[in-house]
Amino acid sequence: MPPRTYHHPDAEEIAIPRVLFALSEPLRLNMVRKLAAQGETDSIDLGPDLPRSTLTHHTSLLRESGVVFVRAEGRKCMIKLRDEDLEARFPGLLGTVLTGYESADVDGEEAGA
Amino acid sequence: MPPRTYHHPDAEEIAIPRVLFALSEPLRLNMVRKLAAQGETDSIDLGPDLPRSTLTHHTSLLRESGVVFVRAEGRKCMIKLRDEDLEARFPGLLGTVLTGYESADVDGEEAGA
DNA sequence: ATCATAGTTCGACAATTCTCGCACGATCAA
DNA sequence: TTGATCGTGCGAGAATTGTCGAACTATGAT
Repeated sequence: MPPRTYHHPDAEEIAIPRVLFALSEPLRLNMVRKLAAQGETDSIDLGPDLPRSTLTHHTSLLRESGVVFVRAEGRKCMIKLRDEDLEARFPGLLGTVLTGYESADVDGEEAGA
Repeated sequence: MPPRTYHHPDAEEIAIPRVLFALSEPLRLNMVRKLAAQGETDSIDLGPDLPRSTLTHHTSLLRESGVVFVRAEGRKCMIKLRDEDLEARFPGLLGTVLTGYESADVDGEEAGA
């Protein structure tokens, strides 16, 4: 049985509306924030308190929108940001969003990430 | 009878998730694109083919998320981007999104804006 | 082989969001 | 005043999205 594989859009296929939508969800934005701070991360660390199926849902959405790259590692699931692809396609976007997010009213949340 | 008035969030109240959500809709992103190119614009120019109630819906959403400023002028409705507020709060965001949008597969659409 | 763990898929339900017709009030022109 | 135009609010229905339990597969350890 082949290990789990995941489909990822090519860099050129990444579309701004989908990326913005993916980042517009607080839960997912928090996941992206962690990924930016920690680099490649075990999926479960992105939402330890979430039901697994919910976590898969959001991870898949981030993957299909081109925001993250997902890779199976044993039983686990490693996630990393597609920094370079996003930077090539939408220069500055990710940094701007994360910077703006930091300066806002975040950090008080534990319920999602 | 007082002329129509509109509520706008203060600059500090503008939240990134809401802004990203507002911009994640192709219709609205197109409206914002026009506003960036033309400056203050008659609302009807933002969606000449849309039913009025649909146009009001999207305009209100952009306004409530802090992306645009709306002002009544006679019977009409003038819309402009809140460039400065957005720049102050999320430096570079708007420019990055619009630049990335331009470089993508847009322009072929007439059905929304 | 057995068991526990991790992730996926499916299905159902709740919550949002989108679209748009319609009635209404406001504005301007004649 | 009459009539045309514009925006708004309401309401309903469609479509999308979010949440999560349950069953299933794969992996790793005992």
